Amino acid sequence: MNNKEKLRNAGLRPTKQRMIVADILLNGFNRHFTAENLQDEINSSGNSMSIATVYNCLKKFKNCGLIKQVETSKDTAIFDTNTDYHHHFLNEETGELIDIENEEISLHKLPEIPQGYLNNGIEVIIKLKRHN
Amino acid sequence: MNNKEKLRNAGLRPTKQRMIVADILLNGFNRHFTAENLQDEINSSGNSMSIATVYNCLKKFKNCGLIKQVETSKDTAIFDTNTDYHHHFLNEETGELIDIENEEISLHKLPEIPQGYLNNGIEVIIKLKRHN
DNA sequence: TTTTTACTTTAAAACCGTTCTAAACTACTT
DNA sequence: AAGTAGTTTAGAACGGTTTTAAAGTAAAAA
Repeated sequence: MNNKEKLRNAGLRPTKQRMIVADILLNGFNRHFTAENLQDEINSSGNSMSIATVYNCLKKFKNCGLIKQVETSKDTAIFDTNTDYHHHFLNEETGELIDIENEEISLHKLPEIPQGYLNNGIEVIIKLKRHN
Repeated sequence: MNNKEKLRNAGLRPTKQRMIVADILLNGFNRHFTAENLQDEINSSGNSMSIATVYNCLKKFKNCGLIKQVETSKDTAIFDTNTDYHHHFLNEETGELIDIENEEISLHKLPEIPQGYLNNGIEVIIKLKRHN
């Protein structure tokens, strides 16, 4: 399936700008990137795109599942008086957090830590959706 | 141990402002809050504090472990072309992310989901620190 | 086709959380 | 009491993201 079809299937008009983005992102190689990264790459490919369009496009792609956004990170810093090692439930609608004590969760199998690095803490976030 | 001692032990001068914040935060009840939340609470307790001081204070408290900051959320949105269910290593120094495939991790024991909610996805972030 | 309609792109401004600046102030040391 | 190092502050600046409103484009209707 080519990118034009992918966009159509996703319910998006295959505009010039969306095709440029799709050609960069939907080529089968996975990657992490910011809006600015992507704009730079668009620029250095000889095209150009307003930063607003880059954001619009990423939002659309995200909403129809063509890409994801990593870490449900809100733009506001959230602090916690609980300094014990623990985890969180996150109500994605409201941003509300609920503590999960360390004993309530257990990680059974862990991936190998990349060469030259140490495990410096694990954060588990269980995202919640209201039932019905 | 009173709050003045807690601050001294942490290597912080017990200034008027830090005592106000300590009185609100270090009372034995755990909570999540933003800088703005805290400033509002300070205001409604009859005190007042510049937002810069609130931030300075939270940074100091955090650095000496009196509080934590939740989710190592960078202020920049990071997108991911990998739309499969997966997790991440996070190099906290550089912000770099590395995928962890779903099979490489397994959660053995899970906490009970709060009444009225559904589990809407789990995100595991393993923070990395450079070795040596 | 041509016209119409709905959607999309854009530059620029606005926004909002956070950090910086530099001057005034305060806690601690001598 | 005097000195100095650390702290607070208002306001400006910053950086990522969203909004605005006008111009442009894709698809549907005529």
